[in-house]
Amino acid sequence: MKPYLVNPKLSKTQIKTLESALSLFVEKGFFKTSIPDLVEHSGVSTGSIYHAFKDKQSIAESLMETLLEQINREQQEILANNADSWSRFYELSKWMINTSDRHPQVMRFIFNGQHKEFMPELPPICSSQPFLTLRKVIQQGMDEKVLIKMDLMVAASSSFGGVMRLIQLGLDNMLDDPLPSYLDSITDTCWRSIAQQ
Amino acid sequence: MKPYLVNPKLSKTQIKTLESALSLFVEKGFFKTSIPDLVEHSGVSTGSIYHAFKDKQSIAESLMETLLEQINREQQEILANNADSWSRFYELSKWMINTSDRHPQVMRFIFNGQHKEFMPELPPICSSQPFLTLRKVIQQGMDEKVLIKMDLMVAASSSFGGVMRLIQLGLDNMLDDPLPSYLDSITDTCWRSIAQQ
DNA sequence: GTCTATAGTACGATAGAC
DNA sequence: GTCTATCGTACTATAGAC
Repeated sequence: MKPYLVNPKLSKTQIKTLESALSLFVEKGFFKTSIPDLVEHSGVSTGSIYHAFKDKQSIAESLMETLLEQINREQQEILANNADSWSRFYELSKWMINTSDRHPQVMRFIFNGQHKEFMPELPPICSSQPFLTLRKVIQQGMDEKVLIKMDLMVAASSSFGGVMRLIQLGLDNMLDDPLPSYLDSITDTCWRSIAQQ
Repeated sequence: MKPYLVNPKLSKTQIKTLESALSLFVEKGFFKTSIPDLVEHSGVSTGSIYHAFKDKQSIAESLMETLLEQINREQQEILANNADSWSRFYELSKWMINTSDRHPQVMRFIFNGQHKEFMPELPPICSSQPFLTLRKVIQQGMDEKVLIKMDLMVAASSSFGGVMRLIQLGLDNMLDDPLPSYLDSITDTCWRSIAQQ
């Protein structure tokens, strides 16, 4: 698995720690990953980890923040290259599906419902910028009369929610074929639920 | 919140422990809930808890097993009273939505993606009987030509997946109105994605 | 900024009386 | 079957040399 984290604001130590944290938090979970585990996996010593981060929880918070920023950048690039709401829906779904295929830990960490458990004061993931962006694309479709006018949360659940559900099944190894092979059928199907015919 | 757990096979001590476990595991998470926390919340002593359960993990496993059995019973009753796939889809969705409204801890525990973290050897929730039942209803609709023939996982993600996504948004307090008020619009919308027109 | 060594704590689980 | 008291462990976080 190629590294996914890139952020010039972060030191070498921080990046190494965050990369190990991503692997271990997804593999074993936050609470079952000890600082000694992180030390062994990253090659960074306890002292350096605590020099770079206030405590264990703030490692998770930094990781989340870094991932959300990076995801947001990639989403904005997709929006810049696609104007209508269907293309945006399709390309954003494609990005999520391909990222789940190539960097499953990233999507597993983001989709893991239990962030509140170890980052109590962080707002829920569904109110973060990347999820707002998904809903804005649906709102755009409704404004342009391409989509049936309905409650935004209902429309977003039925469209992107369906795509995300399939991704979660893929991450749980419940699918026979690789996730990207489902791209066209899942986007067609989910879009049909909200499209003006 | 009324008690939800009923199981004649379980002792009074076991029920009290499991009820406290449900509250605390959902509120604070499995790992942040200590045995002393359970003792205080349930009024059952450490010794009695360890007499009734092998260890902390097996409390969570018993809880999951009990909930899944109970959910399965309620689903089977719905199937017995509804024969066609649309009614079954609608009534099963209604049950999930109403249960999320009346017993949010139950659905939060079931939908919490991170069971693997504290119950490593349990199969993923999406392969449990209640989730199989949902997929069987979709398969039935495709067999009866009421639904468009497509990959079962795609169809299930787009239909029940959309409903479950809205439920999760409700559990995260992202909805303006009470979850049950969305029942008709979310079931209509999600069903449209897979229905023969 | 990096390291090793360790302090301090809180927990899971058990022992053993009733 | 229930309880209190406690053992042993493993962890987070810090101290302090380089």
